[in-house]
Amino acid sequence: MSDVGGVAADQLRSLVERIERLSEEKKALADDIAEVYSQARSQGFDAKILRKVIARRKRDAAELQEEDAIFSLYLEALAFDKTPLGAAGRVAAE
Amino acid sequence: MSDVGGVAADQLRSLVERIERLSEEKKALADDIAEVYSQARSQGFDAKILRKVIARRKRDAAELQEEDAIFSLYLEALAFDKTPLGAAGRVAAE
Amino acid sequence: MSDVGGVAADQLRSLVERIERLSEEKKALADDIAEVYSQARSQGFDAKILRKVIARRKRDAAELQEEDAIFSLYLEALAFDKTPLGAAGRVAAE
Amino acid sequence: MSDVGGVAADQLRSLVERIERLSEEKKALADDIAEVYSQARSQGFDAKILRKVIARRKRDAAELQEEDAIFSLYLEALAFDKTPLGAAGRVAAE
DNA sequence: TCGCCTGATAGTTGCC
DNA sequence: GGCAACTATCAGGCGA
Repeated sequence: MSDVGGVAADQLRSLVERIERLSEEKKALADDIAEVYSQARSQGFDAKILRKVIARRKRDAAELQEEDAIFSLYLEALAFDKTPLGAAGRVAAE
Repeated sequence: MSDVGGVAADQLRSLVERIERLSEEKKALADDIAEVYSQARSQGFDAKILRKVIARRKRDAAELQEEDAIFSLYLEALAFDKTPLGAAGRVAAE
Repeated sequence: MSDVGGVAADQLRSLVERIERLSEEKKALADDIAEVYSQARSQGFDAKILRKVIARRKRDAAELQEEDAIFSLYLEALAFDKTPLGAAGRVAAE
Repeated sequence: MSDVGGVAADQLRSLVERIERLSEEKKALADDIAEVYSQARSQGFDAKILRKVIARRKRDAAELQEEDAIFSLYLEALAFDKTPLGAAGRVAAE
């Protein structure tokens, strides 16, 4: 019997080792990324801005359309800009 | 009519303002806490350890007995060292 | 002598209690905020979007101008769309 | 000339793409890890405890002795248990 | 109802 | 030593 204190030790060990292995690889990639940022900096780029660009591209890639529709609606309701008619038009389209 | 694009603007504005007000107070408290940590540091205390002490007290207040039991069990199953009983003792004592 | 094991116990206790007290108040405020979101939901608002609106207002309030200048520059360099001037305008407006 | 608005577009694009590529791989690994936790759960393991075990193994690998020493000291100073003399004895041993 | 997923928070680390 | 970014953990909402 492989149980130790009621725990299937072999299964547990396997799970732990897989997680630790994957975590190491993940850590290695994080280091690689840091290295690229380091290179960027040495080429004169601003790493902080670079991060923003990448974050922006990621957000842009994602689909925010439906959310944005409601979002805009709320913003407009708050008189976030001075053109509420734009909002009315979009609402009418619903 | 207070609706703007189908949204009850007044209600919305009220909600947003209440949340923002509460958030500011919350932020002020967070700053106060940071200030206390700062004082602690100037009195020679190690803020990192202090955080651990407080987190521990919080956890102790809650129930973590059962968790620890399973925890010890898992650690033993992994035969983390060659004196499993000693390990269990140390874990329980932590 | 108030030292216990070389630690000024009274000072430490005072610090810990102040932090715990402030943390409780902070927690109470967090609960208040959650309550407002709950009310919002019962009034038909989408809490998720509401959070986004508030986050957006917060970001807007902060100063992103200088960063945005470089940001736009980078975006244009990436030819993020085929109307770089339009892109720059949109970014600046964000 | 490859500059766009004073930015070396080719270099920038290369950097961005490398980072995005590495980030995707990193994300994939994070998903793999989540999958292992999922399997663990389906085998009856408590994922939360499992995380603690792994974190513990990681910390054990590192050095945390000194921290623990101060930590215990602080806890004792707070009279966390009802045997302060035991604490004094341990301190005297230092 | 349970597990997933996102957003919030706390802790850690590295830079300045 | 403070600050800011990143990571990890946690909780609450959401959907199957």
